[in-house]
Amino acid sequence: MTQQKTTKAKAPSAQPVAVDLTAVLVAVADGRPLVMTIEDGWALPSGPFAVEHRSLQAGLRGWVERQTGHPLGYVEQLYTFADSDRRQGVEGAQAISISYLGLLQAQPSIVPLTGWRPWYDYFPWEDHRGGAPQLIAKTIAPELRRWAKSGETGARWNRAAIAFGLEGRGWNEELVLQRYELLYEAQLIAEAQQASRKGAAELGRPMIGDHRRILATGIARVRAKIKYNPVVFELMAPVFTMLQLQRCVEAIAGLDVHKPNFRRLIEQQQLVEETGESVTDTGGRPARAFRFRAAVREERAAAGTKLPLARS
Amino acid sequence: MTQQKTTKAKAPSAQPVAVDLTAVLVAVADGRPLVMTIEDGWALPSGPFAVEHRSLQAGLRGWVERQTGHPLGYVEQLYTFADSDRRQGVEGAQAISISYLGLLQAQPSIVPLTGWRPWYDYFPWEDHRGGAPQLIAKTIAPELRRWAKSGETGARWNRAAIAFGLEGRGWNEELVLQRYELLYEAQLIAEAQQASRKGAAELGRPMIGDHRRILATGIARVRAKIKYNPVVFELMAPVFTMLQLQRCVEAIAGLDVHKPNFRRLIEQQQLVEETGESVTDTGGRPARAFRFRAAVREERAAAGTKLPLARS
DNA sequence: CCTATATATTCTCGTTGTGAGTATAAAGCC
DNA sequence: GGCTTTATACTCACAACGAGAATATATAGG
Repeated sequence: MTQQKTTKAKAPSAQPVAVDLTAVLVAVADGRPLVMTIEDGWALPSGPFAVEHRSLQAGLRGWVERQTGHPLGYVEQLYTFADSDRRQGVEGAQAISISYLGLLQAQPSIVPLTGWRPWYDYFPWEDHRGGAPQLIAKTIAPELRRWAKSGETGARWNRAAIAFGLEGRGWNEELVLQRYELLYEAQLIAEAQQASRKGAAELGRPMIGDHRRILATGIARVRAKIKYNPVVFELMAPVFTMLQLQRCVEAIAGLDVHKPNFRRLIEQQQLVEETGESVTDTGGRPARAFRFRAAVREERAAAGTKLPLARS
Repeated sequence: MTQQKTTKAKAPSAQPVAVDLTAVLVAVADGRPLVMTIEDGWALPSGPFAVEHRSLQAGLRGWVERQTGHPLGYVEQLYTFADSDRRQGVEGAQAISISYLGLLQAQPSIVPLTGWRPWYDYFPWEDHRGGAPQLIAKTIAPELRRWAKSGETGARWNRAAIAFGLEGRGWNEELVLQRYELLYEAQLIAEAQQASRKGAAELGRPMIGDHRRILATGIARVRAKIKYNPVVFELMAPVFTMLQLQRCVEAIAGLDVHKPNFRRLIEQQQLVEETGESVTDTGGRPARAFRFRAAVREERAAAGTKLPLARS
């Protein structure tokens, strides 16, 4: 013990640090995945962690409700990072951000400059419903190849090919963050400094600081989690049809799903039960209405759920 | 923008917070999973995040090398939490811990009171190699049942049964944290206040503050990660036999694995290549020596690896 | 040398999971 | 009624996987 204390005494001592809480709030409406933004789409809801907050989550909930007027439901922690770029030069004041993911049902926002935005506005290359977006073949791949050539080994191109599913490799929808960081590194993205270069404008709407990176982390997490944990239901209205559920999953994953197989998997796992009613919506045979089986939540929270989004 | 700033002005303002970095360092030796401890097994390596640290990871590496003398290899972030219990009463000084997981090859420690300890000393109920430990049926299950009865609904017992695989449910080796928190809630664990109650002594070695909770988080993470990411190799010597690799996986997972199937999966995925040599170890037919295929690391880091530890 | 024993490695088999396509049902619309 | 549209059910082939049996190659001991 004494040994340890002496060792510690020589070392850097405790110094206060500014801590920010940042929220990635996700909802889905009309088959479009949405993220809550403030400042007219330029930032995620966030604010400093303060003494009167009883916990990190409590602080986050406070900020979100204050800034957006929306109460939070399901919340989980995402990642913590030191803002290396953002607050540089603020004179010895280290700053870290603790980010959280929240899943909600979309409700129109009242606060001005605050509201839901389609997340594919920020990541246009991430939506592969109906096939890979042209943007990848037309802009991203050539630009990345140029960038790769300016490096020494073939490592850069290899990374790019894996991340974007180039050269016959399959698309892995979970690599959202890797793709963003690759584009950042290649300076193809507005947030990277010299980004007045060609192409930056096409590559998605920018955000302040590292908020777009945080959003990428959030998208990656939802996409991963949705496969083994019944969190999709946090995004759904209490009653829904199979197709609505499927569209929601497809929106999140950015991938198309085989309809009969989707149904089979959901029913096999007994995630839902029929309400007995049916919905006459868009023409065609009426769909049965389902609700989530509440009993499943606690069991599956641990045990896991499967959705047909496996690697190819 | 202006809108937001006014809103923020009314709200809690930025206040400095003490930030701690804590490391869960894992190694495996002789089929025993180990964790690096300081203070004679009572604490994990940790120290405050300070201004001179260029990044969170850099700060962590500094602390670990200072306290243990071991250089760090693979590191990933675990979780960030506010120390609700630990520093209570330090007069308005909020404190948060950012925890990291590191994987190493075990090397004897020189620093006194510092060294590797079997992690099952801290979590004796987690080792299911050779069947579920008696401890669960003899002590944990009855105590939890008593605790459950003192609650109103059946929810408590249901949670306990899921977490510990009671009543014919299968054991899920990833629920390390849920199990620890359940035992904590039921006050069966030394760290919980009134824990001079019967049974606490059997339920693993305690640690200071919430270090055992952090360790539980780390174990859960390695157990999950090992299944889809080739991180096992961080724990292995450069050359190894199939059985050594299998024992390592079994040690981490706390489960037995079917030998032929383990081999099949590893070879199918081309994770390893033969060195050409063979090892004459413990009697019996000599085993071929393998090494990890380096090319796999970057590919699989993204794509994923499989180990035969699927749910039953 | 031969046998027992121990571990390594390969094979086989039955079950389940899953991708993909096809067939049938029930509504509205003309 | 026939056509279109969506919902729901069924089929089939193949890959993945758990479990056990069979075979190979070493050491130890009589």
